[in-house]
Order: sequence, then structure tokens, then C-alpha cells
Amino acid sequence: MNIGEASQQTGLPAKTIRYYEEIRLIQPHRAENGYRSFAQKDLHKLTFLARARGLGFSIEDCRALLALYEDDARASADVKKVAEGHLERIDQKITDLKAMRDTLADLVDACAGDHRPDCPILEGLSMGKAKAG
Amino acid sequence: MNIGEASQQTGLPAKTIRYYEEIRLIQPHRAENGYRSFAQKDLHKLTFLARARGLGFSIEDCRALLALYEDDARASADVKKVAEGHLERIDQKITDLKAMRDTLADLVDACAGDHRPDCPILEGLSMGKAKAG
DNA sequence: CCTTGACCTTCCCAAGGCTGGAAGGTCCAT
DNA sequence: ATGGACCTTCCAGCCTTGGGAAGGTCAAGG
Repeated sequence: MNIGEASQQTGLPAKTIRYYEEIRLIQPHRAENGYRSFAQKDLHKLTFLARARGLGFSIEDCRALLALYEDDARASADVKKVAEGHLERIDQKITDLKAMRDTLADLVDACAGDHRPDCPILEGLSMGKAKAG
Repeated sequence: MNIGEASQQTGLPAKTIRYYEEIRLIQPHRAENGYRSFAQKDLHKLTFLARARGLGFSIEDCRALLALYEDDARASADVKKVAEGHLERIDQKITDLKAMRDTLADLVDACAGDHRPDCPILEGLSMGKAKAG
């Protein structure tokens, strides 16, 4: 199957699929005319990649997971290690975003949002990191 | 004051300060020797930028906020609008990350993490978007 | 006066993960 | 033969820095 159909089946843009080939995440065959030819195995890998990327795994994480995915003698502990590392990073990001959110929400709440220039948001942004108490 | 001291006072790397000048967020004077010369006004703006970026505002949001910050005739409503927009984007990001997190956490929980190859994480990644029920 | 070393300058490259576009080859239907 | 939908490669850009090279400037010490 050509790249267009592979793209439709996996939901990945053709550009992205070509990029994944370029960085050697996949190695589809070539037809005589030079077109990429995708087998079921390639589709599985692309689907896997689409899903892993959708869960926020980095390309390098995906590379590692894909290698494990294809290794029948893998230990599930190795997979779990990668996933747990990513989970921690996600949790950290959520924590950071929540802190941002809370600070920002306080500032927004304190702002009258009217025609006057006085604005606790600008004050908060200019004055340092004091937070509501 | 030179860029080194401005960097120390604001906590922003010199590289970042130069970049902010390049994209016209700040316009420090130049001394005769070509060195950037930072006045208090510049420091205030850099501090403002550091804090706004720390709260996750985009560069373009920062540009808008900085303009309002310098406009004595601003309406706080305009500031609030920018901040509320950003708040919504943060909330959306948190929601997305939480969804990722929950899906991933389910997979991690289901994985024995031992020497055997059977792995619900890899299965989940290869099979589509079904989530725990 | 010369050197050292800490500054400062500009410029270019890299990252991540694609995305867009240009120029051109291939295939199929009319 | 022509059109249009596909495919190819290559080049460049996004955004916000960070790294580093090559070189100018300045103050202190010998």
C-alpha cells in the first residue's frame, strides 16, 4: 500500500510518516517506481507510534518502546520502566501547570476588568513572585 | 548597566535578553563601545517578562501585556482578557495531560513489570484507544 | 607596554517534531 | 495527449532558547 492509504489507515499525515522513516522508526519497502510500500507490519508500527505519541511519549521513548514491542524476549519490566519515567514527567508537568494556573487565577480574580488602568495582574507580573495569602 | 548585570538582576540568561531585544520586546540603548546599556525601565520590563513567561504566557501575549503595562491609559479589562485567555489554555492543557496521565497510569498499573514479555502497556499502545472500564 | 581574563559583540548551528512548499516523476482515466 | 491525483526529494521554517566560535573592549597586574 502507498503512503496515502497508510496515512488514512493510521491517521498520521504522510509528511509525518516520511519523517518517521527518515529517523528510522520504520523501514517500508520501495516499489519499483520508488514509491514506499507499506506492509501490515509497518501499519502496526505506525499505529503504535501514533498512539504512543498521542500519550506524549518522546520520539526516543517511542524508539525504545518500538524495539521492545518487536522483541519477543522482552521483559515487561523494561517497558514499565519507560512508561513510569514518562508518567513522572507528565505528573511534574501537571503540577507545574497547576501552580501556574492557581497563581494566574488569583491575579485574574483580583482584577476588576473595567475601564480603569489599575490592574493587579500587571502589578503581580511586575513585582515578583509573591502569591496570594 | 551591561547585559551581565541585567541578567543577574532579572534572572534571565543573557542569551534570552539578546533574543528579547531581537524580537523587539525591549530596546536597550547602546554605549559607545557597542555594549547594550540597560536602564531601570529595561530592568522592569525584563522582570515583567521573566515573570509572565514563568506563568506560561506566550511571547505574543507578553508583547501585548507589556504594551498594556506601559500604557497609562489602559483598561484593566484588556489585561484581564489576555490573562483569561491564557488561563483557559492552561486549563485545557491540564485537562489533556490528565487524560494522558490516567490512560498511561492504567496501563502501568496493569503491567506486572517482571521478566516475562506479556505487557499490557505494549498491548494498549498497539491496539487503539480503548480505555479501562 | 603587554598579558591575562572577564566581559561584551555578532553569527551560525542544534534541538523537537513536524509542516509547508517547490520541482518534478508516475499512474490512471479520459 | 492531457489532466489531475498521486508519489518522490530537497529545502526551509516554526519557537525559544542554548552552545560555541571568532573577535572587540576593558580593567588589573607585572
